[in-house]
Amino acid sequence: MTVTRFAPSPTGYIHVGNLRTALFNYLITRKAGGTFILRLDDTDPERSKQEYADAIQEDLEWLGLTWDRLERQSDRLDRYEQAAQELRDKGRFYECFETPTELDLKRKKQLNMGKPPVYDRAALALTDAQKDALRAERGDGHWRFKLDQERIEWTDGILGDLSIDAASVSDPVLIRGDGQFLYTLASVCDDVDFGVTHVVRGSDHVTNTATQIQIIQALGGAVPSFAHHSLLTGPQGEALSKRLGTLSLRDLRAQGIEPMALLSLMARLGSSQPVELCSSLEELIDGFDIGHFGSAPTKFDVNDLFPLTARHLHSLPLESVADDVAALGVPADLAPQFWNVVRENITVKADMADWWALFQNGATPIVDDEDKDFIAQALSMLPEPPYNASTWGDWTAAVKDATGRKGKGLFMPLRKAVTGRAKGPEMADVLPLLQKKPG
RNA sequence: GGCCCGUUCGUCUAUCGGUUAGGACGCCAGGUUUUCAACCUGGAAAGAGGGGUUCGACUCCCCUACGGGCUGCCA
Repeated sequence: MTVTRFAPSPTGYIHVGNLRTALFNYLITRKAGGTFILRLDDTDPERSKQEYADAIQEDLEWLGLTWDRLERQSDRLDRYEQAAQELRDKGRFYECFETPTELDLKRKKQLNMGKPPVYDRAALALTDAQKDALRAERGDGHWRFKLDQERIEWTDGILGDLSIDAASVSDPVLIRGDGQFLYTLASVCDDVDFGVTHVVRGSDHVTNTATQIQIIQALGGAVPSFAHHSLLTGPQGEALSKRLGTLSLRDLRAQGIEPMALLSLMARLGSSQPVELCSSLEELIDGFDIGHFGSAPTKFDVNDLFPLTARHLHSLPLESVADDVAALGVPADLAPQFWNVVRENITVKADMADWWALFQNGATPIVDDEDKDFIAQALSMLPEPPYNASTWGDWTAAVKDATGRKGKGLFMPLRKAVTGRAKGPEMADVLPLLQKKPG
Protein backbone atom coordinates (compact mmCIF):
# COMPACT_ATOMS: atom_id res chain seq x y z
CA MET A 1 0.00 0.00 0.00
CA THR A 2 1.40 3.33 -1.04
CA VAL A 3 0.71 6.28 1.21
CA THR A 4 1.91 9.76 0.32
CA ARG A 5 1.18 13.22 1.52
CA PHE A 6 1.29 16.77 0.31
CA ALA A 7 2.04 18.95 3.31
CA PRO A 8 1.78 22.65 2.59
CA SER A 9 1.78 25.11 5.39
CA PRO A 10 -1.23 27.43 5.18
CA THR A 11 0.80 30.59 5.41
CA GLY A 12 0.31 31.65 1.81
CA TYR A 13 -1.02 30.64 -1.57
CA ILE A 14 0.54 27.67 -3.28
CA HIS A 15 2.67 28.24 -6.35
CA VAL A 16 4.14 26.22 -9.19
CA GLY A 17 6.92 24.88 -6.99
CA ASN A 18 4.44 23.50 -4.48
CA LEU A 19 2.35 22.13 -7.28
CA ARG A 20 5.26 20.07 -8.52
CA THR A 21 5.56 18.42 -5.11
CA ALA A 22 1.82 17.89 -4.82
CA LEU A 23 1.55 16.46 -8.31
CA PHE A 24 4.43 14.02 -7.92
CA ASN A 25 2.94 12.63 -4.74
CA TYR A 26 -0.50 12.50 -6.28
CA LEU A 27 0.64 10.73 -9.43
CA ILE A 28 2.72 8.18 -7.53
CA THR A 29 -0.21 7.32 -5.33
CA ARG A 30 -2.79 7.13 -8.08
CA LYS A 31 -0.50 5.00 -10.17
CA ALA A 32 0.16 2.56 -7.34
CA GLY A 33 -3.35 2.74 -5.97
CA GLY A 34 -2.92 4.10 -2.48
CA THR A 35 -3.82 6.93 -0.18
CA PHE A 36 -2.97 10.54 -0.91
CA ILE A 37 -3.10 12.69 2.20
CA LEU A 38 -3.46 16.45 2.25
CA ARG A 39 -1.80 17.54 5.46
CA LEU A 40 -1.97 21.13 6.58
CA ASP A 41 1.24 21.91 8.43
CA ASP A 42 -0.18 24.60 10.67
CA THR A 43 2.01 24.26 13.73
CA ASP A 44 2.77 27.96 13.55
CA PRO A 45 -0.40 29.66 14.86
CA GLU A 46 1.02 33.10 14.13
CA ARG A 47 1.35 32.66 10.40
CA SER A 48 -1.21 29.97 9.60
CA LYS A 49 -4.54 31.30 8.32
CA GLN A 50 -7.79 29.55 7.54
CA GLU A 51 -8.05 31.69 4.44
CA TYR A 52 -4.93 30.05 3.04
CA ALA A 53 -6.04 26.56 4.05
CA ASP A 54 -9.23 27.14 2.05
CA ALA A 55 -7.30 28.57 -0.86
CA ILE A 56 -4.97 25.57 -1.02
CA GLN A 57 -7.92 23.23 -1.25
CA GLU A 58 -9.56 25.36 -3.90
CA ASP A 59 -6.42 25.38 -5.98
CA LEU A 60 -6.00 21.62 -5.80
CA GLU A 61 -9.64 21.14 -6.69
CA TRP A 62 -9.26 23.44 -9.66
CA LEU A 63 -6.60 21.05 -10.94
CA GLY A 64 -8.57 17.94 -10.07
CA LEU A 65 -5.99 16.71 -7.58
CA THR A 66 -8.22 14.99 -5.09
CA TRP A 67 -7.06 13.78 -1.69
CA ASP A 68 -8.25 10.77 0.26
CA ARG A 69 -7.63 12.14 3.70
CA LEU A 70 -7.25 15.58 5.26
CA GLU A 71 -5.21 16.17 8.38
CA ARG A 72 -4.20 19.25 10.33
CA GLN A 73 -1.23 19.29 12.62
CA SER A 74 -2.98 21.66 15.00
CA ASP A 75 -5.35 18.78 15.83
CA ARG A 76 -2.51 16.53 16.93
CA LEU A 77 -0.67 18.43 19.62
CA ASP A 78 -1.33 15.73 22.22
CA ARG A 79 0.38 13.19 20.05
CA TYR A 80 3.42 15.43 19.63
CA GLU A 81 3.68 15.84 23.39
CA GLN A 82 3.58 12.09 23.73
CA ALA A 83 6.38 11.70 21.19
CA ALA A 84 8.42 14.35 22.97
CA GLN A 85 8.08 12.44 26.21
CA GLU A 86 9.18 9.28 24.47
CA LEU A 87 12.31 11.01 23.24
CA ARG A 88 13.01 12.32 26.75
CA ASP A 89 12.60 8.84 28.20
CA LYS A 90 15.03 7.48 25.66
CA GLY A 91 17.62 10.12 26.46
CA ARG A 92 17.46 11.63 22.99
CA PHE A 93 16.00 14.97 24.03
CA TYR A 94 17.67 17.74 26.00
CA GLU A 95 16.64 21.16 27.18
CA CYS A 96 18.67 24.20 26.17
CA PHE A 97 18.54 27.75 27.45
CA GLU A 98 20.56 29.85 25.04
CA THR A 99 18.72 32.88 23.74
CA PRO A 100 18.47 33.41 19.98
CA THR A 101 20.99 36.20 20.33
CA GLU A 102 23.45 33.95 22.11
CA LEU A 103 23.07 31.27 19.47
CA ASP A 104 23.57 33.82 16.77
CA LEU A 105 26.74 35.00 18.46
CA LYS A 106 28.04 31.45 18.76
CA ARG A 107 27.47 30.86 15.09
CA LYS A 108 29.28 34.03 14.12
CA LYS A 109 32.23 33.10 16.30
CA GLN A 110 32.45 29.64 14.78
CA LEU A 111 32.28 31.09 11.30
CA ASN A 112 35.01 33.58 12.09
CA MET A 113 37.24 30.79 13.28
CA GLY A 114 36.56 28.89 10.08
CA LYS A 115 34.47 26.27 11.84
CA PRO A 116 31.08 25.00 10.74
CA PRO A 117 28.23 26.72 12.63
CA VAL A 118 26.99 23.63 14.43
CA TYR A 119 25.43 23.83 17.88
CA ASP A 120 28.13 23.00 20.42
CA ARG A 121 25.86 21.00 22.75
CA ALA A 122 26.83 23.18 25.70
CA ALA A 123 23.45 22.43 27.30
CA LEU A 124 24.30 18.77 27.50
CA ALA A 125 26.81 19.58 30.25
CA LEU A 126 24.27 21.42 32.40
CA THR A 127 23.57 19.90 35.82
CA ASP A 128 19.99 19.71 37.10
CA ALA A 129 20.74 22.52 39.50
CA GLN A 130 22.05 24.70 36.72
CA LYS A 131 18.98 23.95 34.61
CA ASP A 132 16.69 24.86 37.50
CA ALA A 133 18.53 28.11 37.94
CA LEU A 134 18.31 28.91 34.23
CA ARG A 135 14.65 27.98 34.12
CA ALA A 136 13.96 30.26 37.06
CA GLU A 137 15.87 33.04 35.39
CA ARG A 138 14.80 32.65 31.75
CA GLY A 139 11.71 30.46 31.78
CA ASP A 140 11.35 27.12 30.03
CA GLY A 141 14.07 26.16 27.61
CA HIS A 142 13.82 24.81 24.10
CA TRP A 143 14.37 21.14 23.35
CA ARG A 144 16.86 19.62 20.98
CA PHE A 145 17.01 16.11 19.58
CA LYS A 146 20.39 14.52 20.27
CA LEU A 147 21.71 13.17 17.01
CA ASP A 148 23.86 10.09 16.90
CA GLN A 149 27.02 11.40 15.37
CA GLU A 150 27.43 8.98 12.55
CA ARG A 151 26.91 9.08 8.83
CA ILE A 152 23.27 8.91 7.86
CA GLU A 153 22.68 7.17 4.56
CA TRP A 154 19.70 6.54 2.35
CA THR A 155 18.96 5.85 -1.27
CA ASP A 156 16.98 8.72 -2.64
CA GLY A 157 14.39 8.07 -5.34
CA ILE A 158 15.84 10.86 -7.46
CA LEU A 159 19.26 11.74 -6.07
CA GLY A 160 20.50 8.18 -5.63
CA ASP A 161 22.80 7.21 -2.77
CA LEU A 162 23.16 10.01 -0.25
CA SER A 163 25.27 10.27 2.86
CA ILE A 164 25.33 13.09 5.37
CA ASP A 165 27.51 13.24 8.45
CA ALA A 166 25.35 13.99 11.47
CA ALA A 167 28.31 15.78 13.02
CA SER A 168 28.00 18.48 10.35
CA VAL A 169 24.43 19.25 11.41
CA SER A 170 23.15 20.91 14.60
CA ASP A 171 20.92 18.93 16.91
CA PRO A 172 17.49 20.06 15.66
CA VAL A 173 15.25 22.07 17.95
CA LEU A 174 11.91 20.27 18.17
CA ILE A 175 10.12 22.34 20.79
CA ARG A 176 10.45 26.09 21.18
CA GLY A 177 10.84 27.88 24.47
CA ASP A 178 7.19 28.86 24.33
CA GLY A 179 6.22 25.21 24.04
CA GLN A 180 5.33 25.24 20.34
CA PHE A 181 6.12 22.03 18.50
CA LEU A 182 8.21 22.52 15.44
CA TYR A 183 7.69 21.17 11.97
CA THR A 184 10.38 18.52 12.19
CA LEU A 185 8.76 16.73 15.12
CA ALA A 186 5.21 17.12 13.84
CA SER A 187 6.07 15.95 10.38
CA VAL A 188 7.92 12.88 11.58
CA CYS A 189 5.12 11.88 13.98
CA ASP A 190 2.52 12.24 11.27
CA ASP A 191 4.50 10.29 8.70
CA VAL A 192 4.94 7.47 11.19
CA ASP A 193 1.34 7.49 12.45
CA PHE A 194 -0.26 7.75 9.02
CA GLY A 195 1.95 5.05 7.60
CA VAL A 196 3.45 7.26 4.92
CA THR A 197 5.52 5.06 2.63
CA HIS A 198 6.92 7.59 0.17
CA VAL A 199 8.00 11.12 0.93
CA VAL A 200 8.52 13.24 -2.16
CA ARG A 201 9.50 16.84 -1.56
CA GLY A 202 11.86 19.53 -2.75
CA SER A 203 15.61 19.16 -2.39
CA ASP A 204 15.55 21.99 0.13
CA HIS A 205 14.65 19.21 2.59
CA VAL A 206 17.64 16.98 1.95
CA THR A 207 19.48 17.89 5.13
CA ASN A 208 16.24 17.66 7.13
CA THR A 209 15.81 14.14 5.87
CA ALA A 210 19.04 13.05 7.50
CA THR A 211 17.96 14.22 10.92
CA GLN A 212 14.39 13.05 10.43
CA ILE A 213 15.59 9.54 9.70
CA GLN A 214 17.22 9.43 13.11
CA ILE A 215 14.13 10.80 14.83
CA ILE A 216 11.89 8.27 13.10
CA GLN A 217 14.20 5.50 14.23
CA ALA A 218 14.26 6.86 17.78
CA LEU A 219 10.46 6.75 17.80
CA GLY A 220 10.50 3.21 16.52
CA GLY A 221 8.83 4.08 13.23
CA ALA A 222 9.45 2.67 9.78
CA VAL A 223 11.59 4.92 7.63
CA PRO A 224 9.73 5.76 4.40
CA SER A 225 11.50 5.97 1.10
CA PHE A 226 12.53 9.50 0.24
CA ALA A 227 12.79 11.29 -3.07
CA HIS A 228 13.91 14.89 -3.42
CA HIS A 229 13.15 16.69 -6.62
CA SER A 230 15.17 19.63 -7.86
CA LEU A 231 13.93 23.13 -7.24
CA LEU A 232 12.57 25.30 -10.02
CA THR A 233 14.40 28.44 -11.03
CA GLY A 234 13.30 31.28 -13.28
CA PRO A 235 14.25 31.31 -16.97
CA GLN A 236 17.58 32.96 -16.13
CA GLY A 237 18.37 30.48 -13.40
CA GLU A 238 17.42 32.97 -10.72
CA ALA A 239 15.77 31.71 -7.55
CA LEU A 240 12.08 31.33 -8.18
CA SER A 241 11.17 32.67 -4.77
CA LYS A 242 11.81 36.17 -6.09
CA ARG A 243 9.00 35.81 -8.56
CA LEU A 244 6.61 33.67 -6.58
CA GLY A 245 4.26 36.59 -6.27
CA THR A 246 3.21 36.12 -9.88
CA LEU A 247 3.46 32.35 -9.94
CA SER A 248 0.77 31.38 -7.49
CA LEU A 249 -1.76 28.95 -8.90
CA ARG A 250 -4.46 31.56 -8.41
CA ASP A 251 -2.52 33.96 -10.48
CA LEU A 252 -2.00 31.48 -13.28
CA ARG A 253 -5.68 30.69 -13.22
CA ALA A 254 -6.49 34.38 -13.47
CA GLN A 255 -4.22 34.62 -16.49
CA GLY A 256 -6.30 31.99 -18.21
CA ILE A 257 -3.94 29.02 -17.91
CA GLU A 258 -5.86 25.77 -18.33
CA PRO A 259 -5.42 23.06 -15.69
CA MET A 260 -4.36 20.39 -18.16
CA ALA A 261 -1.71 22.68 -19.63
CA LEU A 262 -0.24 23.33 -16.20
CA LEU A 263 -0.42 19.70 -15.13
CA SER A 264 1.09 18.46 -18.38
CA LEU A 265 4.08 20.74 -18.04
CA MET A 266 4.69 20.13 -14.36
CA ALA A 267 4.47 16.36 -14.71
CA ARG A 268 7.28 16.32 -17.27
CA LEU A 269 9.44 19.41 -16.86
CA GLY A 270 12.83 18.37 -15.56
CA SER A 271 12.39 14.79 -16.67
CA SER A 272 13.73 12.98 -19.69
CA GLN A 273 10.25 12.48 -21.06
CA PRO A 274 9.12 15.10 -23.56
CA VAL A 275 6.50 17.57 -22.44
CA GLU A 276 3.32 16.66 -24.23
CA LEU A 277 -0.17 17.91 -23.74
CA CYS A 278 -2.23 15.27 -21.98
CA SER A 279 -5.98 15.36 -22.11
CA SER A 280 -6.68 13.77 -18.74
CA LEU A 281 -5.18 13.06 -15.37
CA GLU A 282 -5.36 9.35 -16.21
CA GLU A 283 -3.01 9.87 -19.11
CA LEU A 284 -0.64 11.76 -16.83
CA ILE A 285 -0.79 9.00 -14.24
CA ASP A 286 0.01 6.30 -16.78
CA GLY A 287 3.00 8.13 -18.15
CA PHE A 288 4.53 9.20 -14.86
CA ASP A 289 7.82 7.84 -13.56
CA ILE A 290 9.72 9.70 -10.90
CA GLY A 291 12.91 7.90 -11.90
CA HIS A 292 13.02 9.98 -15.08
CA PHE A 293 13.70 13.20 -13.22
CA GLY A 294 17.12 14.77 -13.04
CA SER A 295 18.66 16.36 -10.00
CA ALA A 296 19.91 19.61 -11.53
CA PRO A 297 17.92 22.78 -10.87
CA THR A 298 15.14 23.11 -13.44
CA LYS A 299 14.35 26.30 -15.30
CA PHE A 300 10.69 27.18 -15.42
CA ASP A 301 9.23 29.73 -17.81
CA VAL A 302 5.59 30.71 -17.34
CA ASN A 303 5.38 31.53 -21.00
CA ASP A 304 5.64 27.84 -21.84
CA LEU A 305 2.16 27.47 -20.39
CA PHE A 306 0.46 29.58 -23.03
CA PRO A 307 1.15 27.43 -26.10
CA LEU A 308 0.01 24.40 -24.11
CA THR A 309 -3.13 26.20 -23.05
CA ALA A 310 -3.79 27.20 -26.65
CA ARG A 311 -3.37 23.67 -27.91
CA HIS A 312 -5.61 22.37 -25.19
CA LEU A 313 -8.34 24.80 -26.20
CA HIS A 314 -7.94 23.84 -29.86
CA SER A 315 -8.79 20.28 -28.98
CA LEU A 316 -11.92 21.08 -26.98
CA PRO A 317 -15.42 20.32 -28.26
CA LEU A 318 -18.11 22.93 -27.86
CA GLU A 319 -19.66 21.11 -24.89
CA SER A 320 -16.58 21.85 -22.83
CA VAL A 321 -16.83 25.58 -23.36
CA ALA A 322 -20.56 25.99 -23.94
CA ASP A 323 -20.98 28.00 -20.76
CA ASP A 324 -18.18 30.37 -21.61
CA VAL A 325 -19.51 30.87 -25.12
CA ALA A 326 -23.04 31.48 -23.87
CA ALA A 327 -21.74 33.93 -21.29
CA LEU A 328 -20.42 36.10 -24.11
CA GLY A 329 -23.91 36.42 -25.47
CA VAL A 330 -23.37 34.21 -28.49
CA PRO A 331 -26.81 32.92 -29.58
CA ALA A 332 -27.15 29.16 -29.22
CA ASP A 333 -27.67 28.61 -32.93
CA LEU A 334 -24.44 30.42 -33.74
CA ALA A 335 -22.41 28.78 -30.99
CA PRO A 336 -21.16 25.66 -32.85
CA GLN A 337 -20.05 27.72 -35.81
CA PHE A 338 -18.52 30.38 -33.57
CA TRP A 339 -16.48 27.91 -31.56
CA ASN A 340 -15.23 26.08 -34.63
CA VAL A 341 -14.03 29.27 -36.20
CA VAL A 342 -12.53 30.75 -33.09
CA ARG A 343 -10.96 27.93 -31.13
CA GLU A 344 -7.81 27.66 -33.18
CA ASN A 345 -7.20 31.35 -32.93
CA ILE A 346 -7.22 31.91 -29.20
CA THR A 347 -4.54 31.42 -26.59
CA VAL A 348 -6.76 31.67 -23.54
CA LYS A 349 -10.53 31.47 -23.20
CA ALA A 350 -10.79 35.17 -22.61
CA ASP A 351 -9.61 35.80 -26.19
CA MET A 352 -12.99 34.58 -27.41
CA ALA A 353 -14.53 37.85 -26.30
CA ASP A 354 -12.51 39.85 -28.82
CA TRP A 355 -13.64 37.67 -31.67
CA TRP A 356 -17.25 37.83 -30.65
CA ALA A 357 -17.04 41.60 -30.37
CA LEU A 358 -15.59 41.66 -33.85
CA PHE A 359 -18.28 39.46 -35.31
CA GLN A 360 -21.00 41.41 -33.60
CA ASN A 361 -19.85 44.98 -34.04
CA GLY A 362 -17.16 44.86 -36.66
CA ALA A 363 -13.51 45.70 -36.27
CA THR A 364 -11.46 48.83 -36.61
CA PRO A 365 -10.10 48.19 -40.10
CA ILE A 366 -6.40 48.25 -40.78
CA VAL A 367 -5.83 49.78 -44.19
CA ASP A 368 -2.35 50.54 -45.45
CA ASP A 369 -2.03 53.77 -47.44
CA GLU A 370 -1.32 52.01 -50.72
CA ASP A 371 -4.45 49.89 -50.26
CA LYS A 372 -6.92 52.69 -49.56
CA ASP A 373 -8.51 52.85 -52.99
CA PHE A 374 -8.44 49.10 -53.34
CA ILE A 375 -10.26 48.53 -50.09
CA ALA A 376 -12.87 51.21 -50.86
CA GLN A 377 -13.55 49.59 -54.20
CA ALA A 378 -13.66 46.09 -52.73
CA LEU A 379 -16.06 47.06 -49.93
CA SER A 380 -18.39 48.69 -52.42
CA MET A 381 -18.70 45.30 -54.08
CA LEU A 382 -19.68 43.51 -50.86
CA PRO A 383 -23.43 43.17 -50.25
CA GLU A 384 -25.12 43.59 -46.88
CA PRO A 385 -25.23 40.59 -44.50
CA PRO A 386 -26.24 37.89 -43.95
CA TYR A 387 -23.32 36.13 -45.57
CA ASN A 388 -22.97 32.45 -46.28
CA ALA A 389 -20.18 29.95 -46.89
CA SER A 390 -19.66 31.08 -50.48
CA THR A 391 -19.74 34.84 -49.90
CA TRP A 392 -16.00 35.15 -49.43
CA GLY A 393 -15.21 33.15 -52.55
CA ASP A 394 -17.68 35.05 -54.68
CA TRP A 395 -16.59 38.40 -53.36
CA THR A 396 -12.85 37.86 -53.74
CA ALA A 397 -13.32 36.46 -57.24
CA ALA A 398 -15.24 39.56 -58.23
CA VAL A 399 -12.66 41.85 -56.59
CA LYS A 400 -9.87 39.97 -58.35
CA ASP A 401 -11.54 40.49 -61.72
CA ALA A 402 -12.18 44.15 -61.05
CA THR A 403 -8.73 45.02 -59.70
CA GLY A 404 -6.36 42.44 -61.11
CA ARG A 405 -4.98 41.72 -57.64
CA LYS A 406 -4.29 38.17 -56.57
CA GLY A 407 -2.61 36.05 -53.90
CA LYS A 408 -1.33 37.72 -50.79
CA GLY A 409 -1.82 41.19 -52.29
CA LEU A 410 -5.49 40.43 -52.66
CA PHE A 411 -6.28 38.55 -49.49
CA MET A 412 -4.17 40.16 -46.81
CA PRO A 413 -5.52 43.71 -47.24
CA LEU A 414 -9.07 42.35 -47.19
CA ARG A 415 -8.36 40.29 -44.07
CA LYS A 416 -6.92 43.31 -42.32
CA ALA A 417 -9.75 45.57 -43.42
CA VAL A 418 -12.47 43.16 -42.33
CA THR A 419 -10.99 41.80 -39.10
CA GLY A 420 -8.52 44.49 -38.13
CA ARG A 421 -5.89 41.79 -37.74
CA ALA A 422 -3.25 40.08 -39.81
CA LYS A 423 -3.99 36.70 -38.29
CA GLY A 424 -7.18 34.78 -37.80
CA PRO A 425 -9.51 32.03 -38.94
CA GLU A 426 -10.30 31.15 -42.54
CA MET A 427 -11.97 34.21 -44.02
CA ALA A 428 -14.60 32.06 -45.73
CA ASP A 429 -15.67 30.97 -42.25
CA VAL A 430 -15.48 34.45 -40.78
CA LEU A 431 -17.91 36.17 -43.15
CA PRO A 432 -21.00 34.13 -42.25
CA LEU A 433 -20.53 35.16 -38.61
CA LEU A 434 -20.39 38.87 -39.32
CA GLN A 435 -23.52 40.60 -38.07
CA LYS A 436 -22.75 43.88 -39.85
CA LYS A 437 -21.20 44.84 -43.12
CA PRO A 438 -17.51 45.76 -42.59
CA GLY A 439 -16.16 49.17 -43.32
C1' G B 1 33.33 29.27 5.93
C1' G B 2 31.09 23.93 6.42
C1' C B 3 27.84 20.07 4.39
C1' C B 4 24.85 17.99 0.20
C1' C B 5 23.60 18.00 -5.04
C1' G B 6 24.60 19.48 -9.79
C1' U B 7 26.98 21.42 -14.91
C1' U B 8 25.40 17.72 -22.57
C1' C B 9 21.97 21.88 -28.43
C1' G B 10 18.43 28.42 -26.56
C1' U B 11 15.29 25.06 -22.96
C1' C B 12 14.02 19.98 -20.62
C1' U B 13 17.01 15.94 -21.25
C1' A B 14 19.10 10.48 -23.42
C1' U B 15 23.80 8.07 -23.34
C1' C B 16 24.94 2.84 -17.49
C1' G B 17 33.98 3.49 -21.72
C1' G B 18 33.80 2.53 -28.27
C1' U B 19 27.24 6.21 -30.99
C1' U B 20 27.44 10.10 -37.45
C1' A B 21 26.22 12.26 -29.14
C1' G B 22 19.50 10.66 -29.70
C1' G B 23 14.58 12.91 -28.65
C1' A B 24 11.13 16.82 -27.32
C1' C B 25 9.89 22.19 -27.08
C1' G B 26 11.59 26.57 -29.30
C1' C B 27 14.07 28.66 -33.65
C1' C B 28 15.14 28.89 -39.13
C1' A B 29 13.93 27.18 -44.18
C1' G B 30 10.92 24.69 -47.74
C1' G B 31 6.01 22.55 -48.87
C1' U B 32 0.78 22.92 -48.57
C1' U B 33 -3.58 26.40 -47.85
C1' U B 34 -5.19 31.48 -54.18
C1' U B 35 -3.54 35.36 -47.32
C1' C B 36 -1.82 34.71 -41.76
C1' A B 37 -2.11 30.82 -38.34
C1' A B 38 -2.50 25.48 -38.20
C1' C B 39 -0.35 21.29 -40.58
C1' C B 40 3.80 18.35 -43.25
C1' U B 41 9.07 17.92 -44.45
C1' G B 42 13.93 19.43 -43.74
C1' G B 43 17.85 22.25 -41.16
C1' A B 44 21.03 24.82 -37.71
C1' A B 45 22.18 23.79 -32.74
C1' A B 46 25.59 20.70 -27.12
C1' G B 47 29.49 17.51 -23.52
C1' A B 48 32.20 24.34 -18.16
C1' G B 49 37.91 24.35 -17.81
C1' G B 50 42.36 21.64 -16.46
C1' G B 51 44.75 17.21 -15.00
C1' G B 52 44.79 11.97 -14.62
C1' U B 53 43.18 6.31 -15.41
C1' U B 54 42.50 3.71 -20.22
C1' C B 55 44.05 1.08 -26.61
C1' G B 56 39.83 4.42 -26.24
C1' A B 57 36.39 9.13 -21.65
C1' C B 58 30.31 12.94 -22.23
C1' U B 59 30.66 8.49 -19.29
C1' C B 60 35.51 6.61 -13.98
C1' C B 61 39.03 9.65 -10.42
C1' C B 62 41.16 14.53 -8.77
C1' C B 63 41.41 19.89 -8.96
C1' U B 64 39.31 24.62 -10.51
C1' A B 65 35.23 27.54 -11.99
C1' C B 66 30.16 28.22 -11.98
C1' G B 67 24.85 27.04 -10.37
C1' G B 68 21.29 25.33 -6.64
C1' G B 69 20.08 23.81 -1.64
C1' C B 70 20.97 23.55 3.59
C1' U B 71 23.69 25.66 7.56
C1' G B 72 16.57 29.16 12.19
C1' C B 73 13.54 28.61 18.98
C1' C B 74 10.58 28.88 9.77
C1' A B 75 8.41 25.15 6.85
